[in-house]
Amino acid sequence: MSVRTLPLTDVTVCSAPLVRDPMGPDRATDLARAFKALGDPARLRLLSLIGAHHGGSACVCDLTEPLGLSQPTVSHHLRVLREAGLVTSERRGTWVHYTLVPGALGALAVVLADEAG
Amino acid sequence: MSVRTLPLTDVTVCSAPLVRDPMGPDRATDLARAFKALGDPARLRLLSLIGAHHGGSACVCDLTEPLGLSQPTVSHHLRVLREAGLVTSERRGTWVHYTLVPGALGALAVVLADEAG
DNA sequence: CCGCTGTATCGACATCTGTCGATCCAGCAT
DNA sequence: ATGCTGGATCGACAGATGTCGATACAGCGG
Repeated sequence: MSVRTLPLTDVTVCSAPLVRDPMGPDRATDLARAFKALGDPARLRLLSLIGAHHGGSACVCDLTEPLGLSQPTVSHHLRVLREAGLVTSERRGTWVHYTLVPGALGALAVVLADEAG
Repeated sequence: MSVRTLPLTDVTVCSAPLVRDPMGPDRATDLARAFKALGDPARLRLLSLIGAHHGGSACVCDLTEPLGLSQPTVSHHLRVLREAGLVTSERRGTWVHYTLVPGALGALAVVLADEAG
């Protein structure tokens, strides 16, 4: 390829070549939803608490007191985590158990590791 | 240790044993700050765009147009990313270049992978 | 020096978010 | 059925957030 076929590189213009494709808008919106769910201390502690229980599953009654938040607030955060696809809820008689969705956090970890290059 | 020294385990109470220590409040607050910065589509695209440039560094002039947002809005998002410790900014004459902080995204990836168990 | 261009900051605004008390619903025991 | 307990939903409210236009500031070129 002769140099005449290269695009004009005006030295007065600031531009650098892309070495890979940037993230598209749709994927960014999806991922942002998940990361937004992680963007609150209470929700990070909830995820950690759930995961720290045997089987990666915990009853709501074991999640409210350690956080020092009211029961409606904890319920709200659990709802956010559920709608983000990070946990699932299941009724077992009187109590409701929340469980980490297998691979959900791992998938986000892979995204970050990829973007880190 | 005799069984008499164990805490009372009332079978009518829902409780499961912890298999590891849950995340503490301070660490949760720190991590939430970082994940909150990732919880916006525009900022995810900015990170991806910066990382997609040669050397993991890009000029602001190359970041504004692809996002379809106003220049002040992009500047705001870059500020959030900088204050979260994910990028650094450096003036090169007329233009300002933003660079991914090495290891910052990777550290968050490790956190998620750990919590994923 | 004066103007031009790139970037940051300011002020304003609508929307979203975290929090709580009050209330409602579901399941179990008496 | 009645009551009790665990959990979700509702309504309200203060504060944070995303967005923009207008403006200020910093280099560079004339």
